[in-house]
Amino acid sequence: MVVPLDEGKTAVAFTQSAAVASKTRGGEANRERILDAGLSIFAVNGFAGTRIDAIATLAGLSKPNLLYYYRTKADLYLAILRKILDIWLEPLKRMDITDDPTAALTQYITCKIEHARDFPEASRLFAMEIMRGAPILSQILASDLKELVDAKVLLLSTWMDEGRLARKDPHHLLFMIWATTQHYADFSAQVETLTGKTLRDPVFFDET
Amino acid sequence: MVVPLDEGKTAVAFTQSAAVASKTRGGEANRERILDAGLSIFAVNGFAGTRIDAIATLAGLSKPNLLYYYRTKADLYLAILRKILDIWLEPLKRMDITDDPTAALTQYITCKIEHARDFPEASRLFAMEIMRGAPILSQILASDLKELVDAKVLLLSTWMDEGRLARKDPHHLLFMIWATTQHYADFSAQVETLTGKTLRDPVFFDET
DNA sequence: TCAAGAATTGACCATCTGGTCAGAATTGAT
DNA sequence: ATCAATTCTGACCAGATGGTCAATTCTTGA
Repeated sequence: MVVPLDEGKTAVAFTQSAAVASKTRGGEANRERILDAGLSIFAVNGFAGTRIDAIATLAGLSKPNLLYYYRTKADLYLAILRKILDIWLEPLKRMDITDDPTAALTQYITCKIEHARDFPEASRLFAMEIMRGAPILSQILASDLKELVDAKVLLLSTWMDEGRLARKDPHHLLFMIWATTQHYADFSAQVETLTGKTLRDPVFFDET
Repeated sequence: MVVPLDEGKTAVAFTQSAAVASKTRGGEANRERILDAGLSIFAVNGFAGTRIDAIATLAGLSKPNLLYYYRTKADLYLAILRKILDIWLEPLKRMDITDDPTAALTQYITCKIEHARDFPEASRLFAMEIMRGAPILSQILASDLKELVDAKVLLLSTWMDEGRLARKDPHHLLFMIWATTQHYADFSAQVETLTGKTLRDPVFFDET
């Protein structure tokens, strides 16, 4: 009956495991595998369509064992979403007031697109969430990442105030970037011949 | 649900007689309501996440009664998807070899966008299907609408052969149009201030 | 070596949900 | 009115699924 260790908040470094965690080493490794397996399956079947059993199997664990790490299906889903958001938001931290708005956003979007290409599943899962009305997402944004997002939203607002960026709801701007990125991720294969032109759109959005 | 869905022409195939509609009139009306209710709920919760009971309630029927009209959940889902596709493909029928490729596609896309704005749910449901890998969709395309799609694909190919259109897999082209349209549908609200610029993209795709 | 906590599991359970069924209303034509 | 087809419903069921739990095995630190 030891209860679960509730997900470290900002565990961006999932690849850590240096010399630190010795006791929970096995556990941490399993958590990783569960997260990965969960992402793969959630991204295809959605939350409701996903059987917790399938994730366990893919991760090479038994269902009760998986539940040992994540108490509920929702918990797991939440953890996955949180991890993705964490990764996506990371490059956002680098944006500074001294930067050129257009350049900064372009770089962020570029970085974001690369992520989407490397981890299309994450991008897809996120898109699904947004499509559903993002109930879970808004919940996360309202808690953990509130500060970061708020800070960046403020930054965007400042730029807008200075007239260096078209006025627009900063939150929506972020959502649009994510959604658009997702769109390109899903169709990257088909758009191969247009790769050059694809880059036109980030610019298009920078104008916003 | 306000705007009329032209039932007349592309009338559902599963209904029998058209002349003696007096008897089944009540039934037809219910079918309509079920279809509408189903679209609303499926579009939000996806296939797996949707409870057949919820649809019945929204349609004002009992669950068994709904099952009376559509024997299974999958049947209902299929019917809805088929109806949407039917509507979407209708303007495609008007495309002719004598048309100017760019103009024709632009018009089709425009029409498509209007649909997406008027019925965002349909657009969303479709996007979900495509994201899942479109298992049901491909099934439909392989049967009912095969001829129509094939004909138009041939038309596109011809244009491509003549060099009047960039070479590309016609099927993918259609999918891209649908997906992109959906994207704009979902974010139409936020993009309001850019409405003018939005039209730039259809042109962008026409070049393809 | 050994106690203690961590990890893992098989057996179970409560619940939900798609779907069935027999029969009751309703409707339309004769 | 009456008969048959259509429409509708309450009760019910089988299977699946999220989640629990007691018990067992593995690790680790002393």
